[in-house]
Amino acid sequence: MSKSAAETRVRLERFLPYRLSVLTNRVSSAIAASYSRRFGLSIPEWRVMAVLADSPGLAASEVAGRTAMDKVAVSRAVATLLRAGRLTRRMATGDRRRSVLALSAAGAAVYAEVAPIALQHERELLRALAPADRAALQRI
Amino acid sequence: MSKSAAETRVRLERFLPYRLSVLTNRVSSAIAASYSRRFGLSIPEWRVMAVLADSPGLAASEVAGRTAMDKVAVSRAVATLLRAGRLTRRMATGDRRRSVLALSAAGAAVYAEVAPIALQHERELLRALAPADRAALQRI
DNA sequence: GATAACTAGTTACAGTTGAAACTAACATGC
DNA sequence: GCATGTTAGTTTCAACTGTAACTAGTTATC
Repeated sequence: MSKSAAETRVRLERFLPYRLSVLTNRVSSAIAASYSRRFGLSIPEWRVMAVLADSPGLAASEVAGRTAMDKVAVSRAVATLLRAGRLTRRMATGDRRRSVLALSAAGAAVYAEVAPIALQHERELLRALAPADRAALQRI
Repeated sequence: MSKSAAETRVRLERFLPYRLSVLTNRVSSAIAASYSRRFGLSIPEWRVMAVLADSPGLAASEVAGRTAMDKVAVSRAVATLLRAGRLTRRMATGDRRRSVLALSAAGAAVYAEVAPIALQHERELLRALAPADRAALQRI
């Protein structure tokens, strides 16, 4: 079956999972560098801030559910943000395990600065992605 | 400017870099689990094997160039593959720094098994991705 | 109302990763 | 032919990440 042998060669440069991974890595590290440089913010921290800006009062487990992060990552991001004064936490009345998280005034101020930059990144990505993506997803 | 304030809220679930990252993580870890379970192969190792199947005789730095991996990652993947007997390495005549890498017979046999599975993953991804991606990349 | 089972969140540990330092080999200029 | 700089590849170290173990609080069962 020489035909099937020829078909089973993987050209890495055209291999979709590979391309997806390279693209995401480039995008993520570019964005991470920008957040980190200007605000000392990691991507997990940024994600936590974004959901709390949208939905203040969530518990850590709910933040995890909405960010595709595990609870350990959320716990660490929350700890860092609390240390930086960007979050407030109180314990839920009626369930003292549950935390009630929200942006502090300082956190809201940072968010107000970061959000437009994030959206700008997204617009740039949409512009840059269109041709690359068309190539990557030819058959879709 | 209430308009601009409204515009600068980031809905994380719709934020493209976020969605891209979640998608890639899911795809990569599913594939990594499959390679690792069946062949004890990490993704960096698989990438090195794929380029060497395609282009035997590359140096490590050339592998790095073609795989979007840094030279440290290539060095480690090559070391592991050599230990497993899946690669051969000799030093280039005329430049004894440069290595000349190729799959061994055993490595080629593993590659012949992995490649169809990889392509199968890609087909599944193309099927699964189409609707998700249409949503993610609405405006493209 | 005591015990068992479960949930929220944190901590500890081990594996992975990348930047920077390092070693060895080659190239250049004199 | 030897000092200077450059390149290939490896090793080291510190930061990051995920799994598993743990603590504290709650719910269910009897």
